[in-house]
Amino acid sequence: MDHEWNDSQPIYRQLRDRVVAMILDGVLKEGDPLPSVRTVAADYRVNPLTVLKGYQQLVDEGLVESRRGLGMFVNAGARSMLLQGERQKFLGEEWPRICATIQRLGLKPEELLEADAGRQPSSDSAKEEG
Amino acid sequence: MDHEWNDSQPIYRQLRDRVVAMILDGVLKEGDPLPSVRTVAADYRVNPLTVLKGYQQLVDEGLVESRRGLGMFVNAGARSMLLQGERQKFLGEEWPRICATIQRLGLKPEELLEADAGRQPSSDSAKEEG
DNA sequence: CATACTGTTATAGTTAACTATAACACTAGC
DNA sequence: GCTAGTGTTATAGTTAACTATAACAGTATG
Repeated sequence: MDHEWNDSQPIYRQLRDRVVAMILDGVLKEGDPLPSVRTVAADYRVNPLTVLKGYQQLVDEGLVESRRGLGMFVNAGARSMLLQGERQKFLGEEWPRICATIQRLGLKPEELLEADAGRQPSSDSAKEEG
Repeated sequence: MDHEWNDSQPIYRQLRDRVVAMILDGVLKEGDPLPSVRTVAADYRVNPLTVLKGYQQLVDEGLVESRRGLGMFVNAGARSMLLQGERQKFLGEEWPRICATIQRLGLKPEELLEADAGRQPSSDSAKEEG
């Protein structure tokens, strides 16, 4: 696994975001178990409590259910909840700031497209949401 | 002044970013004095040490010069330094993550443009905001 | 000198994030 | 019951961010 932490955000939130990304990408489907707290802690060389804190956030958001002795599982409807909530958050809070930055830096569409090129080879429609 | 802090980033870094934005926007020109540490601390209801920390970051970056007893001043060449450095940082670190998020959320160009509309009357008609 | 601005340092306390270590609680399989 | 997986809680310590309060240091004005 690739684990580099962004110092502009606490680890437990980055962990939360990674799981969210996995759910949105379909890597984790509804009903699937999340990688266990201890496993993640070991793989990422992070304290189990830090992982738990990230996971608890997901529980609080109603995206994940915890079953003692079994594991943490993606709830039904988690993906559509995320598509709705994260979209709103992104468009309402992040995107405006991003646009302001782009304009401030005088970045042109070509530069942005070029920087993005190579990140994703194809533009297939793997996920069609309703 | 409008001062609301983003909890996803320490205040001193947000202060640093605001000054950077002011320099890029031309609100602060080279040679201009920054609003004084104490003034900002009072206006934003923040500890003077927090403001100083943000300002010191700018000094460390060579964007600003501190003159004891006089104030902090925007260095010559600060703006072009910023245009170069911030562009690189944005395109290299932030933009890829942003593109990944946009794709994950399945956001379409129209939605992004619409969300951005009204933020800045770039070159079009005048806005009728009171 | 005194006054009134500037930046800067010192001291000390709170909170959040992260860590190490250990134990407790539950489930499944043998 | 034992073992080996799960999640969870307890205890305690470090560091970074922020705070309050005060003092020190320099510049300009009168």
